[in-house]
Amino acid sequence: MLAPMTRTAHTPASSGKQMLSEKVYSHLRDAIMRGSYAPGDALKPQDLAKEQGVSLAVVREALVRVVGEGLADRLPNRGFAVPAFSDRRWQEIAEARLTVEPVVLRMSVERGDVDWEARVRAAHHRLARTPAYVPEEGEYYSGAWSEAHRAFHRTLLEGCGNPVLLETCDRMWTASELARRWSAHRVPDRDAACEHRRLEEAALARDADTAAEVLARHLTQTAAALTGSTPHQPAGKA
Amino acid sequence: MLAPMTRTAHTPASSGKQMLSEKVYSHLRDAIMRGSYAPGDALKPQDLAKEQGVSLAVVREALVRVVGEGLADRLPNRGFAVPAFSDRRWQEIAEARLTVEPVVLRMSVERGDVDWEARVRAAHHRLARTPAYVPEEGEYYSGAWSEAHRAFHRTLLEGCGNPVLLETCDRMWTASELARRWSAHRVPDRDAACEHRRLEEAALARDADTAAEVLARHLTQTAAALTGSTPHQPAGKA
DNA sequence: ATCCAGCGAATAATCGATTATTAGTGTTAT
DNA sequence: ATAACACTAATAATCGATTATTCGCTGGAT
Repeated sequence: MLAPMTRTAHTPASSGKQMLSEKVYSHLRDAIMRGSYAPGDALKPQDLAKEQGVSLAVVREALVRVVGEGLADRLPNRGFAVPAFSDRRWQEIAEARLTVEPVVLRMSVERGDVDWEARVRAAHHRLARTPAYVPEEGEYYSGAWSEAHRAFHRTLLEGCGNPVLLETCDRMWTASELARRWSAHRVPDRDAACEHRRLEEAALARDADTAAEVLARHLTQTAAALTGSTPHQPAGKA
Repeated sequence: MLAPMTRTAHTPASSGKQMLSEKVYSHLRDAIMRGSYAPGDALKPQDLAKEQGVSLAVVREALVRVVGEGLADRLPNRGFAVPAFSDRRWQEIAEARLTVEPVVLRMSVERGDVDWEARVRAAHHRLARTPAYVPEEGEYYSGAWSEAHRAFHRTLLEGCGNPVLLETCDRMWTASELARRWSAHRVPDRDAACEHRRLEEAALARDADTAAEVLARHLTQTAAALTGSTPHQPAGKA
């Protein structure tokens, strides 16, 4: 599957045909996930409308959708804003993932078919061959690596065959990524590549217990790395 | 000296303070959950706007939120509609709950404090004392019982102390209730009250394993009762 | 009789403008 | 000098109307 990030809406079929609110929505979502706004920043409908060349209603609809996904906060009569995740919030998200994902992975390993195996191999290959950092793309993970990383973890879980569970995991992943983006700019080096390789091996060997345990450790270490390394500003506010 | 009245003397917080979209949203949500619309029914913005006495934009915003919660489908350029859950969809939801809720319940039982224990007792008491059916409220569970039922299960899980997990469970519960409403009008009598009592007992006895297992059976039986019994369309009824 | 093109009503999507609420600023009374 | 009040500017929320798309229908050709 191709990444929806690099979307070139240029063909006549997609440019004039798609609903405006959809385009504005995905643009807004990408911008927030990309870190274009600082946490707490106000998302002003008027500015966005002018930027995108659309009316307020369209922007408003997109904003409501974004709020529904937890990628923005809505303050009644005070507009929309990028959420400012507290340290506590981040821990809750990490714990939720740690609670759910290993269980789903276990299901996935037990149920995945040959096509799933093939997709896992492909996703891991792509992840392993994608450089995590590129100098010109800022100090954070490269966009390509982030997408490959997401795709790998997503693919691992897809064997479970349950869209409801997958959507739940997607939602948590999104929240996790957003929180991570603003928790620390660089994760202290750990051998993530090795962990991913071990995940792939356990999954393809149909060793559900090992896979679940490796994933749990993977998530635990990610959480520890972020909560351990204090961000730039230890927030003292609620 | 406290006379901050300028010229718009509005009554204290009761009259027109809440956002319209919020009111329309909750009304719409309740109507769908209550079963006021049949699955597949179109949700026409114009009709709703006239009914509620508001403009299209407000209705539209509410509809987008409802779609975000999975309580309505959006068909591009074809408007909004009440989702028609397939049997498969219902099974997926049931399985997702079965996968996640027992794990969360285990956490809850292990972590819940005394306040949580008290709330569990209270919620169970209310559930046990609320009649499941009332003649004048149609053929389905009474509104009061549905709410008490939801509150009991919710309270059981609340001990986990993780809002992210709780929101995940809420979402699944909502989807489950909606699907159930249209899967069968009456669940063949089983001793749900007994199951609830056993859940309460295990939870308060801090027996996490038993509680999780009882919940798993509870969910399995609910699922079985619905998929086993005839769906809402008795096509070959002669 | 059946199938496809073209017309027309219904309605989804969008827009531009209006009203209501909030936050900031300056003023005045203590 | 400070604190409360009044005023103003910004913008959130809502509305009424306009444009674009889909669906159903009629009519003609095969």
